[in-house]
Amino acid sequence: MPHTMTSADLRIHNQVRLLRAVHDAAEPFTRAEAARLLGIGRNTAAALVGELEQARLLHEVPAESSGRGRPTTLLVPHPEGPVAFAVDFREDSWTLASVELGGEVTELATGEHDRTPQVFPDIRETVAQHETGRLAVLGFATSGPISDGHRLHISHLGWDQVELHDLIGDDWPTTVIDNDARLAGLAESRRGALRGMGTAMHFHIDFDIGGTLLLGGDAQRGAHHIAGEFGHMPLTGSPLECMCGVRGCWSLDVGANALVRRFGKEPGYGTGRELAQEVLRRAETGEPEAEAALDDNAAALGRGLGALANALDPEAISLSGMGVELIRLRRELIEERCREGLMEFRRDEPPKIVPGTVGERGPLQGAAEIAWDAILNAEWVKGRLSGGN
Amino acid sequence: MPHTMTSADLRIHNQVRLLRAVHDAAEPFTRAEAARLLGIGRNTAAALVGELEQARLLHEVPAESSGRGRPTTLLVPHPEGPVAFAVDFREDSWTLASVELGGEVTELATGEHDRTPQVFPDIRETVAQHETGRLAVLGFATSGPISDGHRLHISHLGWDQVELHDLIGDDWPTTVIDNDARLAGLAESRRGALRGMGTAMHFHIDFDIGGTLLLGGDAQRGAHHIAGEFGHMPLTGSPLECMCGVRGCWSLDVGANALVRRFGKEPGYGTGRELAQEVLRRAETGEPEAEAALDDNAAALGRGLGALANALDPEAISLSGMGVELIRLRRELIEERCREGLMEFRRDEPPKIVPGTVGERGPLQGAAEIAWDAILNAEWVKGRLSGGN
DNA sequence: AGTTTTTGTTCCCGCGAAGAACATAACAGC
DNA sequence: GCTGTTATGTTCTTCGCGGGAACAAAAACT
Repeated sequence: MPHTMTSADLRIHNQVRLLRAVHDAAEPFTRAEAARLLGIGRNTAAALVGELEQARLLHEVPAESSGRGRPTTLLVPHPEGPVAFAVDFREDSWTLASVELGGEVTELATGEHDRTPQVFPDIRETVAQHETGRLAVLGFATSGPISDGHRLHISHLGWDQVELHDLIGDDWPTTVIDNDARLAGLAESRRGALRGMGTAMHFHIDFDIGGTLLLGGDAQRGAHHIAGEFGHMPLTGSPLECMCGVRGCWSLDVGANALVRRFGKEPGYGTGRELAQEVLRRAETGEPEAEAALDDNAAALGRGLGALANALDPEAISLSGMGVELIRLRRELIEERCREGLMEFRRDEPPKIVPGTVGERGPLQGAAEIAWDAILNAEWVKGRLSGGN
Repeated sequence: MPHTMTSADLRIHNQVRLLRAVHDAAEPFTRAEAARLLGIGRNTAAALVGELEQARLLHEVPAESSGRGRPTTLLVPHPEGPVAFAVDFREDSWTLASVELGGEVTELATGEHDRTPQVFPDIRETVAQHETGRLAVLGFATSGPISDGHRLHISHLGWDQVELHDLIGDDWPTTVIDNDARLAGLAESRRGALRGMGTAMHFHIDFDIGGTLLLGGDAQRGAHHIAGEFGHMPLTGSPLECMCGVRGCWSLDVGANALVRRFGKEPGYGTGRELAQEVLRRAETGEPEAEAALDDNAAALGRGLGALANALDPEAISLSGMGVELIRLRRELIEERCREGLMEFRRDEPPKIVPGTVGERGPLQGAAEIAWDAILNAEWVKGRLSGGN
C-alpha cells in the first residue's frame, strides 16, 4: 500500500508538494501562484509557508510587482536551510558541489585521484571542510553499474563488486549513489532538454554508451538498479567481442571506442579520448578516413536509436558526451539512420534527437536531484518541522 | 501538479485506496485486515466500508472465523455493483466478458468476424444484450499498435490509421483500448507470473513478438502509446527485410514467422499458424529439420531476451503464445543463450524466464484491468457515492 | 483622489480520522 | 459449562486541517 493518509498528514503532504514545486520549478514563483498551483486557498498557503519558513526550508523575499495588486513575495530556498552535496566521481578526478533547493549548483572543490579507493577519505575530508551545518544529504555519481544501489563495478578502475559501505565507511552523511549516465539523463529530464516529457531517453556517449529511460521525470532503474546498459545490446550487428563479455554490442560501433579502434589503437581511457577528439577534428577538416569513421559512428548511433524508439517510444532522445559532437557534425545522418530503423507507421513522428542542455554538469546535477529526492518526502519534512531546526 | 488534497477529499482518497486494495488482492480480506492494510482505525474502516456498501461498490459477507476473536466480514464486490466489460478482439474472432471488481471474469459471448470494421456494430449489439445496468466501462484489446490510444494499425487486417471513434461511434459505453500483447503483460503483472515485481517484462510470441515493460504493476506505454515493439529491434542480426519496413527485426528469427519461413511457406495468419504448430509437434517427435528450426527459434529468443535484460534489468520475463511452448520444449537453450547475452557481471542474477500463468485470457484480463483503472479513481468514486444509485 | 485589481489576514465552520472506552462474539482451558 | 482471553465492532469526543467569507492592504489605472 502507498502512503497512509490522515488529516494530520495532510499538512505535511501539502508542504512536501510545495517544496517539490519550488524545487522543480524553472523560475521562482510567488506565494499566490503557489496557492493556485497546489489548488489551495491563500490562507492555507500562508500557513504552509509560515511553518516552512520557521523550519528554514523556505524563505520569502519581496517580489517585484508585475501589474496591479498587492505586492507579494517570492518563494526561494532559505539562506540557512539545508543543502545537498553532490559528488561527480570520474575516472581520475572528482568534483564536490553544494546544491540548494531549486537546483542551484555551487562548486566547492575538485580533486584528482589515483584510481584506488584511497580517494574516499580525501573526499570525506573535503566534505567535512565545507560542511557548515546545512548539509542534509549527499548524492554521488560514478561510472559503471551499481547493483542494488550499493555494489559498484567500475571496470576501467578495476573495481569489481566493491561495496559502497566499504568505501565510505560509517561517518559519511546520508549518501545516495547512482550511475553517471543515468544521473545525466535525470538532470536533462528535470532541468534540461527533456523537461516535462512523460517518456524520453538519454544517452551518454564516451568510450561506452550508457543511458536511461526517463518516465515522468524519473529514471528507470530496473530490478537490481542496473538498468540502462543500452550500449550492450547487439543493435548494429558488430561481429566483435565486447569487454563486457558479450558479442556484438552497440557500443562497439558507437563512441570513442569505435573511432579509436578504426585507427588501430587500443581503447584506453587517457590517450584514447584524446585520439578520438583528434579524429573528430580531422573529420571536420575533411580528412577522408576520419570522415568515414565519423560517418560510421553516426550511422550506427542512428540505427540503434531507431531500434530503441520502436521498443520504448520516447518523445525525445538527448545525448551527452561525444553525442553532442556527433549531433553537431552529423545530425542528418543520425536522423536518417534513425528513421530507417523506425517502423514505417511511426516515421511521421520520429523521436526528437537533441543535445543535452545541462552539459558536463549532468552527473553532478543528477546526483543533486537524487539527493534532494531522498529528503523531499513526508517523513523528513515532518522531522524537520517538529524536530526543531 | 498531482492530486490536490483537501480534508474533504480524504474520505474519497481512502475509499479509492480501499477499492484498489480489494481489486488488486489475490484473496479477499476482512474489514479488520483492511484497516491494518491501509493503516487506519477500525472505526474509520467501518465508516468507509459503510458508504461503499451504500454505493453498491463493496459488499460484506460473514467471514469464516479463523481462531479467536469476534467474527468479522469479508470485503467482496457488491453483487449489484458496477462491472467492467472486456473485449478481446482477435484476427477473426472476438470474446466479450464481464469482469467484477477483484478481476473475476465471466465470459458472456464470442463471435467471428470478416476482418472489416462492420464487426463493431455486432459487438455493440452483443454488449447491449448483456447490459444489465451494471456496466460501467469497457476495455478493448486488439492486436497492433494503437497510436495515442485511439488510432489503430492492424496490419494483418489491412487496417491502417483507423480512428477508434470511427469504429465504435458515439453510442458505446466509456471505452478504453490497448494492444493485446501489452494487456497480456499487464495481466501477468497484476494477476499472474509477474505479480508484485517492480520491474518485469512480458512478450507474446505469435507470428510477431509484441511485449511490454512492466513497472510497479503498470505497463509502460511511451510518448505516443506505441511502445512495446521489441520485436522490431535488430537483436539477432537477421539480414531479411521485415513487413514493418525495417531490416533485421528480432521477430524474423523468433516465433511462427521464422518457423514457417524455414519450411518455404509464406507467413499467413490462418494456415501459417497451423503449420507452425505442426513444426513444433514434429520437433517433439524428433524430426531433425523441425528440431533445428525450433532450436534456432529458441536460441534467437534467448539471445534477444539477454540483450533486453542488459538494457532494462527485469526481475523476470514472462512469455505467452508460442513462448509457452518454447519454454516447455527448449528452456535450457533459451536460458543459455540469454545468459550468453548478459553482461558478465550480471550473469549470477539472470532474469527468470517463465511461462505466463494467465494464459490465453491475458488480453481479456488485461483489458479488464485498464477498464477498472479508468474508473477506480477519486472522481468516479465520488460521483458514485454522491450521485445516488 | 477614487477605482480596480490582486494579495494578505482573520475568523468561523465542516469534516475526517484518531483514540479511548466499551460492547460483542468467538475460542481455550479447566 | 463456566470463565478468561482475544480480536473485532461500535460509540463518542477531540483535534487538526482546509475552505470560505469578509475585510484589510498595497499597488496600478483613470
